[in-house]
Amino acid sequence: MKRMSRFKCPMAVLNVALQLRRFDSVRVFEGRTRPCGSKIDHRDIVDEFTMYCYQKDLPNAMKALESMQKHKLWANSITYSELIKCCIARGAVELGKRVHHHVFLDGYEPKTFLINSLLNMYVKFNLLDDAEFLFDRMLVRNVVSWTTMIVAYSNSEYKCKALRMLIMMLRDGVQPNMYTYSSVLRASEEISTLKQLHCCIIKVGLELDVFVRSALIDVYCKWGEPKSALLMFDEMGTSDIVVWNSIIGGFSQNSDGEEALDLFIRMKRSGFWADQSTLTSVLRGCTSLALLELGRQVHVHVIKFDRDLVLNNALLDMYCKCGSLKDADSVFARMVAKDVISWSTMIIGLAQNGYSRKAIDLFEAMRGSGMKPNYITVLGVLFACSHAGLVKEGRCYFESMKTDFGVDPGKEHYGCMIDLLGRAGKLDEAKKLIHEMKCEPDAVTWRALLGACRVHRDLDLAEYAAKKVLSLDPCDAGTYTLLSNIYANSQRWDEAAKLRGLMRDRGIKKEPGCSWIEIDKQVHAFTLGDNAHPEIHQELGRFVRRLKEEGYVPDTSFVYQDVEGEQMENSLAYHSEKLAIVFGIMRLPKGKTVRIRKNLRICGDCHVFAKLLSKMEGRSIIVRDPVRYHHFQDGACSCGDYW
DNA sequence: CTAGGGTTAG
Repeated sequence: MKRMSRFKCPMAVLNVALQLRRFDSVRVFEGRTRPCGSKIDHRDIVDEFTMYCYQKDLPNAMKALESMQKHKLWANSITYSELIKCCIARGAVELGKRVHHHVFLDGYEPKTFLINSLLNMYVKFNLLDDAEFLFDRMLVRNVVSWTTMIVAYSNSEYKCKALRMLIMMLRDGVQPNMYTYSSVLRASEEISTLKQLHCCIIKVGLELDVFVRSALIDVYCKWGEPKSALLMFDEMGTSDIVVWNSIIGGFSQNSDGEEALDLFIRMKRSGFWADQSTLTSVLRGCTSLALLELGRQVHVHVIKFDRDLVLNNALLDMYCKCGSLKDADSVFARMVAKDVISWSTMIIGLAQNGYSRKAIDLFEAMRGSGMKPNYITVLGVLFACSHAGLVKEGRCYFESMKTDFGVDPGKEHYGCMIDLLGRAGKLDEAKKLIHEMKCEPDAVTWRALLGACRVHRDLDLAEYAAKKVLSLDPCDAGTYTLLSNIYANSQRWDEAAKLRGLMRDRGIKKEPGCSWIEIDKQVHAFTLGDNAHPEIHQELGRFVRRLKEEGYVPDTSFVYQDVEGEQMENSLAYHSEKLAIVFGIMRLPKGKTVRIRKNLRICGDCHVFAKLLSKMEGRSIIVRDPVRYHHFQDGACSCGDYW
C-alpha cells in the first residue's frame, strides 16, 4: 500500500489526496487509522493532518490536530502556517487559538517563522493585545516579527506605538526592510516625523522600492503636500500602476483635479491602463472640476468594473456634483450593492441640487432598508432640512439623532441646525444653540450664525459672530468685508477703517470670482469683468437690454450683505457667471443645458438674471457654487430662492 | 510569516 509519507512535496500530497477522495476516500482512511492489530502509525497521523491543511479542510484538520496532541506529535512549521492561513481566511478565531495552544504544548518550541504566522493571525483578527502578548514572549524576533507588529499599530489608532517599535527594533539590531518602511510611514503623526523617516529610507537605499515610493507619495499627499510628492515622483525612474495611482489620487484628494487629470494623461502616455483606483481618482477630479462630459467618458470605462462599490460611489458622486441627477439616479438604481456611502452620497446630492423632500424620503427609505446612517448621512439629512427651511423636521432629526441613529451631534450638525434656525429667522434659538454645543464651535459654525444675521439684518449679533469668526480664522476675507460694512452702515467709520487697515496689514485679499464652463472637451474660465472677449460682452449687453424690457432691474440694493460673493465689486454687470452663462448660450446647441461652476457663491443679481434668462431663452441653466446647486428653468430656481 | 493606491462632509 502506498504510504502518504512518500510524498514530501505538499502539492503531491494534495493531488494524491484529491484522487483518493474521488475514488474511495472512506475505505482508504479507515484502513489507515485502524491498521489491524498494529500500533498506530504516528507518521500517518501527521501526514493526514498535513493533507487536510493543504486541502483547506478545516474540520478534519482540527480533528487530526487533536489526535496529534494526544500522541505528542508536531507537524512542520509550513503546514501550520497553511492551517493558520486557512483560519484567517475563514475568520476562525477559536480554531486559530487552538493551533496557538497546540504549538506551545509540552515544551515544544515553535520556530520564529511559526510564531510570526500566529502573530499575523492575531493582527488580521484585530486582536492586538493577543499579538502583543505573544510578541513580548518571543525569544527570537526577526524583521518579520517586528514588521508584523509595526503594520498592526500603523493601521490602528496607536500610531505612536508603531514608531516606538521601530526604534526598539533598531536598538535590537534588526534592520527594517521595505515592508517595514512602507507601513510605518503611515504612522507619522507630524510632517517632521515623515521627513525623518524619509531620510532613513534614503540612507538605507530603499527609496527606489516601488512599495516604499507609493507609500511616501501617499503620505506626503495625506499631509497636504502633493507638490513635494510630485517632485519625488518625477525624480524617480520606474513606476508601477500603484505609484501612478498614489500621485493621481493624491492630487484629486487635495482638490487639484486639474493636476490629477494631467497626471492621468501622462500615465496613459506611459502605457499604463487605468484600474479601479485610477478611475476613482479621475472621477473625483471630474467631480471637483464639474466636468460632466469628461465624467461621462470615464463612465464608459467604469462599466468594466461594475461590481466595484467604491468606484460606483465615485461615479454616483460625480453625477450628483455635476448636477445631473437623472444620471445619478440611474447609477444608484443599478448598483448591485450599496453601502452607507452610496446612500449618503445620493441623499446629499439630492439636497444640494434642491430636492430636499426627495432627500428626506430617500433617508427614510434607507432607514427602512436597515442600513445604518452614519455621521455624514445625518449631516446630509439636516442639510436637506436647512436648505428647504424645514424647521420642524430638522429639529426632530437633530433631537433624536443620538437615540435613533447612535450618532453624537458634532459641530457640523450644530452648524446645520444654526443655519436652519437662523435662516428661518429664529436667531435667538440659533444663538442659544451655539452656546449649548458640547464641542467647541469653530469658524464654520460661527459663519453659519453670521450668515443668518446677514439675511435677517441683526447687526449686533452679526458683529459678535464676525469677531468670533475672525478670532478663529484670521484669514477669512469675506468676514472682514462684512464686518467693515456693518460698521460703515452704522456710521462707525473709525472701526470700519481700522478693520480695512487690519486686513491690509495681514495681507488678506478677496479671492477673485471665477466661473468655468466645459464645452467640447474644453474648459473656459471667466473672471470678473473679463474683457478679453468683447463679443461676449456685446451679447450680454443685448440680453440685459431685452430682460430690462421685460422688467428686470439689476439689483444693487444689497450693499453690505453680499460679501461672500462678488457683490461688493462695482462691475455687477460683468460677474463671471454672467459671462460664462452667455458664452454657454452662444456656443452650446439649442436645448442643451448650460452648466457653470464657480468658486464663490452666486449673488442675488446673477440669480435673478439667470432665472429670467432661463425663461426668455427657454434654456436650463445650472450654476454650481461652493455650497449649492442652482437649476434655473422657466424663470424659477430649484433652490426656491432660499440659499 | 511582514508592505503601497480609490468613495460621502468641511
